[in-house]
Amino acid sequence: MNTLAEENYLKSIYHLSIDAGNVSTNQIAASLNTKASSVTDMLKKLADKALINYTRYQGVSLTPAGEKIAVNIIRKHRLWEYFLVEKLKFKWDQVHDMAEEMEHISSAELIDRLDEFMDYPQHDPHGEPIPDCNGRFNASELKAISTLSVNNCGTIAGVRDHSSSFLQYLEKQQLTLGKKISITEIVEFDHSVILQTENKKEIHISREVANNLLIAL
Amino acid sequence: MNTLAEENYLKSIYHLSIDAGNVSTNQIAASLNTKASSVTDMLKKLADKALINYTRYQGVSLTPAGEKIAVNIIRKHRLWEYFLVEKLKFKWDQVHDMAEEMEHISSAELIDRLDEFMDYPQHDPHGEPIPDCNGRFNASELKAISTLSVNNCGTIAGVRDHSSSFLQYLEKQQLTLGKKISITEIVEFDHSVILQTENKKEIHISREVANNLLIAL
DNA sequence: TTCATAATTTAGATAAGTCTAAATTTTTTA
DNA sequence: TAAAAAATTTAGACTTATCTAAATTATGAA
Repeated sequence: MNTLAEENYLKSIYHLSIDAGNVSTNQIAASLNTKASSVTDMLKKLADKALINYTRYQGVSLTPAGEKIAVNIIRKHRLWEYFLVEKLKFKWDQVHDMAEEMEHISSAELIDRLDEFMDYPQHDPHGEPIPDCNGRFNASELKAISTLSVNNCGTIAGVRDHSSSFLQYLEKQQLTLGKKISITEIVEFDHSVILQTENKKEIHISREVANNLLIAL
Repeated sequence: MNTLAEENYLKSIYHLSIDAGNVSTNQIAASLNTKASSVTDMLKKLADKALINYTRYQGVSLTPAGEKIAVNIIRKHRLWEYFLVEKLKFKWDQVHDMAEEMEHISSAELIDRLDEFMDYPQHDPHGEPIPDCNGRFNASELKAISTLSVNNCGTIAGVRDHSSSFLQYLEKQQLTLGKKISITEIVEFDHSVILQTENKKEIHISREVANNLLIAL
């Protein structure tokens, strides 16, 4: 088994790898709220365990073994988030920190039975795909609202930012998963976006929000 | 918040306090599979935090603050055990180690909602009472079979030993919670006990088993 | 292409929790 | 009640994961 710290490093490297090839020491330090020197120490340890590919000054990538562990942690995180929202009736902005703890519960049989208990959900409360017990899942094909053009429409299906402040804002604007929207106008000056909801209500969102709100077409 | 190690010490002291006043360093070391010197170090730390009453060479007891933390961990342990058995369909001999991890999940709201989700169960799968969200519970009034006399009868309602080997043995003998039994004979020589079940089957159990199997009269 | 700057690593320290071995205190027993 | 045995504590060391400060390597701008 791996320590809690090791698991968090692997998870962080996995997430950072998605939109970059090799991940840098500083990126990891920023994402884990720690110092670059601490990261270097841990990278050596993970490299010794053959969980990452690491050469000094060159950044890192996960080995297949490391990726398997990372995906498994993400599976557990997302299944627990789903449990917290669907069974215990938490709001989608309340579950992240709890799931950060629960994702480290080790039993594989526990998580597989939880999966079965909830009838094999495909997405967590933020629209992220849930890997199955073999670590397989469909990479999401979602697009940020900021990449769309006027008159495009689609369904809100995910978020990039999982912070409570962002999720609470969306909740207040009723921009929650499953809502259908269309693009009414893109403001030239600040790239803010005006949307229309199914019930014809217009909502004006900033460029940051448009960057972090994902749509299935 | 307290560290995992601190929580485990408090829990251990709590359990050991039940059938003794002050708890000794060696008792704690044995129960936590560690060395007496390690225990001494931790006792100093817990005393500094005012969670235990400690004077050198005299053993320890929990302060009210320490007891509150211990009872809360036990509440979490028992609720998770109940969840694992009732919702995820684990057997009663499979859940202890998983619950040992889960009892350290920190959120109080999570555990209160879990309690509500399961409709406020009163006993865990081994018959132990589950403290409510204020830490209150009824100390169990159960008696070991070994304290009964011939012709006494009652319902199996708890176990003292939670090891899988013991629980699996009971399962095989169909000596599970809720079963009604009566004492047919107590063998003078080795204090073994012959029971009769509701369906008139006779079961011969050793003194050790009789000591660890609890009855509600 | 060289030099300043940014990124990364190394060196040395710290804190938590554990260990072994030695010292001390308590308890038992003769 | 004094010596032996048992229990407990202290001293010093180790591991993991972290930190700061200094040294090293890479990068990018002139």
